[in-house]
Amino acid sequence: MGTKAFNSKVLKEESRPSIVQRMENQERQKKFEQKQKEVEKEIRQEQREALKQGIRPKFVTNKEKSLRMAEDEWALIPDQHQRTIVHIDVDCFYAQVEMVRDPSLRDKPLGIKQKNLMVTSNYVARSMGVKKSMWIKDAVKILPNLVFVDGSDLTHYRQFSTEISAVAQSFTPNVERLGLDENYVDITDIVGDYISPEYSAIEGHVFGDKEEDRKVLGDPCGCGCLQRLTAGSHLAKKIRQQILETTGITCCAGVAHNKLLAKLVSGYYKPNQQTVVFPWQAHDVMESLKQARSIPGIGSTTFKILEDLNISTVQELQNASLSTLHTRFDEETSKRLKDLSYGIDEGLVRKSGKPQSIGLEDAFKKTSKQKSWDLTSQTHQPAKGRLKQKVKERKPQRLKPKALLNLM
DNA sequence: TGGGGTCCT
DNA sequence: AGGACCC
Repeated sequence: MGTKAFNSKVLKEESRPSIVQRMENQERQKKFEQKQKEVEKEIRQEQREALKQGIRPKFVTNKEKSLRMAEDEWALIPDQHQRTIVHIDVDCFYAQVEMVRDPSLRDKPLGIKQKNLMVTSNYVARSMGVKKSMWIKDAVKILPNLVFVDGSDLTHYRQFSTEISAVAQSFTPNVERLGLDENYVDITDIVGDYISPEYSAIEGHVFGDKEEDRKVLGDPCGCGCLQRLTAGSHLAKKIRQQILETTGITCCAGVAHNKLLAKLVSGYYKPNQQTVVFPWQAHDVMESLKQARSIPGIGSTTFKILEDLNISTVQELQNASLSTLHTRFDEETSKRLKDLSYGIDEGLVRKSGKPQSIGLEDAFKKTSKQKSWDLTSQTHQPAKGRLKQKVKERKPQRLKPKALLNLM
């Protein structure tokens, strides 16, 4: 891969961590570690008490530890930000595809319709007051000369979508597709190649920066996430450029140490921009959401139950006790919900089944009772249709709490 | 607002 | 198979 620099913004002198700041950080780091030891001691004490009373000691996650340290300004546990995740989100996907297929649409206000609904619109239309998705009659009212393309045939969108994922996959196989227009890319394995003085400036936005005066930085954590995420911002830029070159499609990206934050932040500056968020900003990100419903992973049914418990904002969820949640959710989910509200997400990026030539046999077996899936319509890759990818190396281990249980 | 996807039970 | 989540 090329080592040439992109048009990276250079951090202003005064933004670079000075020696004084570094020393300050070290002190904070020391303080932090001290506090951490205290908390862990406390926890061990409680575990012993529990044992004495014949109760099975409660499992204490890193997150809970970090919660107990919350009064500390940097309630962060070192070495828990090891991954680097990029979330890629295509700008108004359907509209862009149509604009690439017919460039004359570029400068016109464009809407993509499916039945009575305009499912998306391009940015020209949006700049004229048309929303993302509206009833067609309403859209026409706002903008009579809105151009419509019918988007009920998804085949082109599918093609572009797999092409986009393929670009990401050319960097690393760890790509998870989410719908047609989103991809999670776990770049942990390759981000090290981009940690160098050449890439020491952050590419694109930092969450919360105001374009001009980007605050930052210093290294409040010290686990290396600052360097990894900075490098990740360059990789994200590179992936986006590659996508643009090979497909003509622009997209946004979010860079973070977990999927949740990467996704939440990827749309923060739109379109065709990218944003990185650091672990110590997790709270700010979560506070920028009002309703807990807008946390990915909290769907309508979960949210209804939460409302029953008088929990509807992110903050309320943060402050809810595990025992309250436990009245309506099982323990795992209760923890999961609290995790989410704090921007904590250990969910792994799961390789999406790129057909990768597994399942040929299955395909032949099933052809007899095939229900008119036209295998012929696919351009390359003969029999890739929709095989239940049962095989799927079950590599990505689900998180197993027991593994963390050693608290000696 | 609906069709298609994945994951979990 | 059904539920819950996502776009």
